[in-house]
Amino acid sequence: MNQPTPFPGDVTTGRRGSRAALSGAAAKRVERPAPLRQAVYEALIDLIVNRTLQPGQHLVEVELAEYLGVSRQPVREALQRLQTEGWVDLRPAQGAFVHMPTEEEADQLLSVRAVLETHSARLAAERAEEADVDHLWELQARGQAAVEVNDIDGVVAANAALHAFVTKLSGNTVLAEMIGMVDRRVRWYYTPIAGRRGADSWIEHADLIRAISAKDVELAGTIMTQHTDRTRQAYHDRPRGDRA
Amino acid sequence: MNQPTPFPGDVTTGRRGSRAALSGAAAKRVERPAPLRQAVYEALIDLIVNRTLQPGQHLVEVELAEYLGVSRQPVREALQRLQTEGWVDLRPAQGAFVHMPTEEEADQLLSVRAVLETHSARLAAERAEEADVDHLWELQARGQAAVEVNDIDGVVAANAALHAFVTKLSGNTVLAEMIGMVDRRVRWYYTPIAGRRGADSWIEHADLIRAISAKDVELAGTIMTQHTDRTRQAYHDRPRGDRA
DNA sequence: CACCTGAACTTTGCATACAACAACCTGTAT
DNA sequence: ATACAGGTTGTTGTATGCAAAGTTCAGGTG
Repeated sequence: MNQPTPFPGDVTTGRRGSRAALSGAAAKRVERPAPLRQAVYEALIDLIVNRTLQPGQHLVEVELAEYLGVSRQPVREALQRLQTEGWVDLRPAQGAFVHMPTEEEADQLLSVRAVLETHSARLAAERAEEADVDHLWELQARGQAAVEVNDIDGVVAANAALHAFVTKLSGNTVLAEMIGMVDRRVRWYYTPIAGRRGADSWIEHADLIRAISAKDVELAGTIMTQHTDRTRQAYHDRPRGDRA
Repeated sequence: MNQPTPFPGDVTTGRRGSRAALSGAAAKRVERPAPLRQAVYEALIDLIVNRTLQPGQHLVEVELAEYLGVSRQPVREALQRLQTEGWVDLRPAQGAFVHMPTEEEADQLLSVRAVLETHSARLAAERAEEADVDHLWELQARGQAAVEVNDIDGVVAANAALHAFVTKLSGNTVLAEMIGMVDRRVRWYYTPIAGRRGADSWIEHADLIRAISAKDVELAGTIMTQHTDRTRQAYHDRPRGDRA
């Protein structure tokens, strides 16, 4: 693999390069049909999260390909992405293995998530408008209702929606993306206890919304820190059988 | 793409699967030769960082492949990874474009980095041993020396080394990985002003090390926050010509 | 002259093919 | 019986081929 030569297509490579470069973000955002690899990527995450593919399991490309009805190619490309997001480990010349979450790693993830969510709560408190607060209360009510009828899935969904909305309110898309990724992994690690600490959680949410509504940045941050730390505690205190 | 069928290779797929799954992390870590795609991946980051491939430029797979002396395949796989790490944008049916950093995004990245680094500083203060502190002082001295002889590259390198070591001290590898990724992107975004605010920066570093040495978690966090915020300011205050 | 239309060309996305490598298994020697 | 060697099988890594989608440009039309 050489290196010195000054890449041929330098500044204005071909016709697309120049045009696309200049138009930049303003380029027409036509909805294109998602490539197959995208579907494969999503399907694999699903298979991993719902434990069809178990931690440590060796993923043989042709098997996945046949199972999903595609060729190895899109599978390989999806696996690349899955690796950088921490779902699988790619061992050279050996292939992909579903990532094995350790106690330690799960805790580190929760720790990072706590910090990121706290930051997002502070930013949200700075920027939230009245309409946003209204929407937050709406989500809160939905979660509360789900708790009362013991609808676990509903609780989890509402919880995710609320956190996602706070994240969105932060206005920091980079932060939002990171939280999204960390969140999915965290949820995978301790799926079993999701929704366990239902009621308390929603009282804390109400406090958080009040803080955001009052634009009290410090308070919002503090509440979120406590909130996420408690989830972390719930993870540590969970019964042995629930552990990954 | 079907979905219902219970993935065939279920628990113990093939011979490798079972063994590797059970042995887990204890598996022999033989050094395998890195695949080509790895080299391609690194080469591309390099080409992007050093501006051979300019932001917004359309990356044609065959051109990259020929340039690097490989086929399209490894290039495509490398591009997948580069996308999830934010170096390129993959538009369906149109290909890869070098990511175009906006003012806003750069700021958001700096904001996230500040939070992550602060967290890492706090953790480092909790865990640092004497030997670690010694090493920190050594790195500090190296940076200080580089500042005095106006060795920009030396300053940048020492700076990176110091931050990396603090990150390592935090003991949170998930956090470390994230910081690493964010850091590389940040550095790319504002390469031009790297090393600009040399001297001040190193005074702040000394304060940080003292706080870590004293195991003063709060102080270490505060100093790191201020430190990173100042870099952020430097970014905003930089002369117009330096902007991306 | 601006705008639309369609054909030529380019590039991606996916599938297939093949070589290199790793794990496994069998048979033999000790 | 155990340890080792060599063949065998299975899987990955890379290259190539082909169809579909996208872009450009020429020429016609209002």
